[in-house]
Amino acid sequence: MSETPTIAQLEYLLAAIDTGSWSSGAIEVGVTPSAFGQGIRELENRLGLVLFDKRGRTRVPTTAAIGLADHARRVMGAYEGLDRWVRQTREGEKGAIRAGMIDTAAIHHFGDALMRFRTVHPDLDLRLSVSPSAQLIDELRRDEHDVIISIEPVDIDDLDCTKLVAEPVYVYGPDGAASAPVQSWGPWVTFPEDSLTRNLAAQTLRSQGVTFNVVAESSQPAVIREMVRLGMGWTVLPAVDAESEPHALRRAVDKPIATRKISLIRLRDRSPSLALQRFIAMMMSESLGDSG
Amino acid sequence: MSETPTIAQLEYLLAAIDTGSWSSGAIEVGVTPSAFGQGIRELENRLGLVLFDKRGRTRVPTTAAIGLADHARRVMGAYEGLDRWVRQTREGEKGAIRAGMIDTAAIHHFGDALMRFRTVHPDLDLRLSVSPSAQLIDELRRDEHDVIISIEPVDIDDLDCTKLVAEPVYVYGPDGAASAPVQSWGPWVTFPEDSLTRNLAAQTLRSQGVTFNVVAESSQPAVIREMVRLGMGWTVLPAVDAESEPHALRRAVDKPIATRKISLIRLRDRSPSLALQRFIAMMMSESLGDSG
DNA sequence: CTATATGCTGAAGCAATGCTTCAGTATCGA
DNA sequence: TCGATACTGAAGCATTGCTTCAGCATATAG
Repeated sequence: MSETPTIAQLEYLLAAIDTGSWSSGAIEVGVTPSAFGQGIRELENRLGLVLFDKRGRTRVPTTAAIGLADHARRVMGAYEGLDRWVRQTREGEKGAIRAGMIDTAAIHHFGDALMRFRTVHPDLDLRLSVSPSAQLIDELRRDEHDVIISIEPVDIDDLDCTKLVAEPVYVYGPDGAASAPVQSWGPWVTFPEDSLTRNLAAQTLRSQGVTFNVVAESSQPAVIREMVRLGMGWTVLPAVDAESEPHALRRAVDKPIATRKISLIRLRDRSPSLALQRFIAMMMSESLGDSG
Repeated sequence: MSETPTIAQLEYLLAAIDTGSWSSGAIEVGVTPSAFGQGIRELENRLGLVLFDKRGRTRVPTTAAIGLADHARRVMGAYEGLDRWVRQTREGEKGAIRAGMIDTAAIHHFGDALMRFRTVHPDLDLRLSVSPSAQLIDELRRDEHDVIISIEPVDIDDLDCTKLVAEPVYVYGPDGAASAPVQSWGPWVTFPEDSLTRNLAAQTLRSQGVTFNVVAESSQPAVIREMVRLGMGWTVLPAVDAESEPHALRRAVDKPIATRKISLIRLRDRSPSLALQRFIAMMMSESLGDSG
């Protein structure tokens, strides 16, 4: 003998009160009168309340039943709210997506896709946070994002990476020093120390015998570009950051010195919600168009 | 395979999320880990949502689970509200009492008891409506009151009557006509046509050969008393209504010409809530003191 | 006033549910 | 590598809640 009422029992109660009799209530909820009566009786036992009185051959609700019905309706309301949410979530019309992106991705590569996603799925609660790759990856590992689009790190044991864009990076120098010899390149203006792009540049340049001495740092590509333009030093940047007007920089050499992989990264073994699946699909389709 | 989640399943979900793991959740709700896992799994099946992901040997909630938990908490809240209400109702500390009383009862006989009831049971929602007996009885039959205290009607097949007060009624005449002979009594100022007290008076007087011709009506005893005092006619009233100061009337004869029964009346075959039982008990104990 | 329909009751039987136990597997930490 | 921890899954069992069916009391029609 359980102590708490069942959802079904509350439905019986409401059906009985709303339709005015047990038999009609039984029809409403789709069970036999016998089962209905058993259910009501069981509800009375569990609650320790008399809910119906005999009145001739019909049963009329007591005031206790009327009062209880108020609460039962509230329970059913919350219950139906849950059900609605479930249905919407299952169909991907609702649900939160916690996405992280590096600035380049958010602005240059997936800006359009983000706008499109918002218009196509206005009900989806997309929360986007733009940060440098290293920070995003830390946050992803702390489960603060469902997905991030960032530079793909080296150590990806626990991550699920899908390459979206292969972005070439170029060397840029101050205006006058356009086509200086490789050995004269530097000093460097670049991203902070934990930056993946900086590390990629440093590694590549050092392997070519270039000294990678940093004289200025910023996490903002626009700031880096401006410092280079003003003559503070050289840098390694993707074309979208360095060559946008006004004040486009000129490449030291035409060919890229490296390629950084911008990837969609998720924690391994986490099942995406349908909302997230749609988000991912849209970002991936965008990247196809982007690179094509 | 039912489609809707169980209350227990929602409890499992919340326990899992709140405690951070299934095993600790299982301890919280008091079942074996196996049962707990089966419950969560069944919940996932019913909703068609993935609620937990493997993360090593532990299970972490998906964003869907977090969102669902919000709704589950709302359901559980409503559910606990219902539970609280049930407990209070069972213990008679809450619950509505729809009481009807005739004015005499509400003011003279049970005024003190009503005040006492309110102070003793401040949580009980006592709604009192004061009307003439005939109206109260109609309303009681339409189930608009849980209990009424009124003149006991003649036809009480479907009613459950308990006599509280036997109230003698006296004949009162205009000031000068104090001890006139019975045959000279009248004309009469009395209650409206459907009044039980009026009918009781009419019947008794006619049986004594007195013409019961009515020249003025009011449902308010104070109004009747005033009209009699001003010389409009004679009346039959209980002492409390006719002889209260100022402007007390004088009885035509010392002995009452009839006695009206003020009774506690309920619909037959209706079980009183505990709150109502307490109300009835207090009114009955008052009537003992009143008549003693 | 009988005959029939209606509304609820209660026993018997049955299928589904949800629990326990117990024997696993996978993971983590020492 | 070993034991502890966290979950899984099969087997078994008690409970629950349903259906069917027979029955009773009440209302209604003839």
